[in-house]
Amino acid sequence: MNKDISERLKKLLGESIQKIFLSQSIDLNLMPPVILTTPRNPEHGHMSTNIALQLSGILQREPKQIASSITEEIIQRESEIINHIDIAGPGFINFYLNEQIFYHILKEIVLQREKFGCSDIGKGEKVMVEFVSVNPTGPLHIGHGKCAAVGDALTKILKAAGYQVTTEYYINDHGKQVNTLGESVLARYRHLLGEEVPFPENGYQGDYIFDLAREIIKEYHEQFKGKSDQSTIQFFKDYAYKKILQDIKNDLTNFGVEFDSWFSEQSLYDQNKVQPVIEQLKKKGYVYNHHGALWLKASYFGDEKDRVVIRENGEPTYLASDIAYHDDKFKRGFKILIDIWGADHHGYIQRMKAAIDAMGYDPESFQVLLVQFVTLIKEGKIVGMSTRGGEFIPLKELLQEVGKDVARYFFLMHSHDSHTEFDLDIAKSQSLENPVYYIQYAYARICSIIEKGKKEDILLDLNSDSQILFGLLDKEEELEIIKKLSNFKKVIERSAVYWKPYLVSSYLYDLASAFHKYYTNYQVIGKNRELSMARLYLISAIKIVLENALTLLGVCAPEKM
RNA sequence: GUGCCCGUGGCUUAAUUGGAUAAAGCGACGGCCUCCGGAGCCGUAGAUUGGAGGUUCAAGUCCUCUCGGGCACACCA
Repeated sequence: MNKDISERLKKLLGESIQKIFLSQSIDLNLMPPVILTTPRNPEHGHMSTNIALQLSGILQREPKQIASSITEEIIQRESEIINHIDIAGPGFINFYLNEQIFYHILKEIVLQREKFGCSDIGKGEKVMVEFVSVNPTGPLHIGHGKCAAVGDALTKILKAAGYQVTTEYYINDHGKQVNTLGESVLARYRHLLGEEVPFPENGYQGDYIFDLAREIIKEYHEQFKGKSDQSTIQFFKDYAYKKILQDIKNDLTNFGVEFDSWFSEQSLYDQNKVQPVIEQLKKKGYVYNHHGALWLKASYFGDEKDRVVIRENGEPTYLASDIAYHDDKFKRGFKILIDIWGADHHGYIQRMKAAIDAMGYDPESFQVLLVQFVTLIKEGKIVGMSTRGGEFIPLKELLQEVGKDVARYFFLMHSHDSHTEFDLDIAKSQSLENPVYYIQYAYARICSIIEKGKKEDILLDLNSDSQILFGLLDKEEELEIIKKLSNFKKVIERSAVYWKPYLVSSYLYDLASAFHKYYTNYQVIGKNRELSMARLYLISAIKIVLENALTLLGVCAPEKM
């Protein structure tokens, strides 16, 4: 519902309740916050509050009795926006608003266009969303695709809600994993040149390792034959991870995901940012020496056990880099850090929170969004996807099969917290089973109706609503649609506050559905010119909201399909 | 074994963060094209929300226990 109106109602309710409190001389601090909801059942009014139920314990009175006291008070103060008030069920107060309010909202949507739905609840707070951050040791698979879609949509939603958001990809270009990558490629290089050398333990098995080796042969020929020294490995490592990273970047671009910055783990060492942070923690007494290694007192901050930050051999662990990295994020001025991780990393959260706590930052300002796994269903069967075993579906392949829009929507249509079952056959079908088409079809239909209007010389000037007779939009379905449209801002806010991008997806589906129903029951362009104009105005507003919502998800709004 | 996440019609999921009669899609069955795009619309059947207690005006949602499933438990990243 429109924010001004719900604020106005909340204020009214607050004042009325205050008066009751004073008359019974009850401490005003006991007053709970007023919560207004937009009921899904139309019989429960346009807006509703449960405040009387909440107050019954405090005031020691029957909820219904309290509700009627509040209602009486409100009726005396406000008659402009409220049509009438009902007290229903155990003591809910249901408001029915004046229809003019809805027409006003409709105008607002059309006036604000692409800005409609935006709010300022984020108050410009600096947020960093770090996501994907896949090791540059292999290509992106569909699981990463889900993280990418969730992170990207969440970022857009947070921005719409008034946060100042920066996205970042953390590149693990330091440490054992990329070394193993270098060794794996080198081994394949030498195999291809006919040498018999052992393949590294836990080496990377995929075909792309051979591809990289072939590339190097093509470019450098037999230059590294017989070599296995540090600088050769270093060369293979750099060559391989840079190529793979480029490949990852390309995949993300094709998926519609762009990062504001790419942060190298190695740069933390090059700029000597790791040691000082560890030193600092040591001074605070949160890092101690044990058996030659340095340990973080993670258990003191709620983790299961203490964790090594500097190994016995003097090498920092991944955690050490990560501590320095997150310290750096805070030092760059970010107030909220959101990391999006695959669910398999959940055991790492407590340890990271402990580190942040130890550094003196509020552990609550660091939040991890866990994205559950994706299982791909092909011809009714589950296709496995473990990175370790080398059996995974590359994101690239999925994009070729179903396209960006379908892939993104499928990743975003359910809670990121629940497993995604990605049914390839449904995703590929351009049919009613596919929710993406259902939504896009609604948009295309609207465009087509507007085109028809133009042909029949019924042209709508969206910059001026003076010739629109809003009163003609009096059908129940029409008011229902306007109500839904007006909810959009709330949906974005909730989606931003609870970090649930899928709320936007289900909203979209619901709105598309309302339009399809309306379309079947009513003719937009008809004999009556005024009515046609008014309805065109309505569907133009739907078009705007559909487009705004699709944009948040990174899904296209096609005018023709 | 310990910790985290998840159990909702046959299947995939919702449920305004504790609210009113648990809502959609798929699948099944039955209807709707002289008409703006049928990639659509309408209807019927299908649920004791894994189970047992508890908290309160109110529990799918919170607490305890229990049973199933997933994941994690490195001086890997």
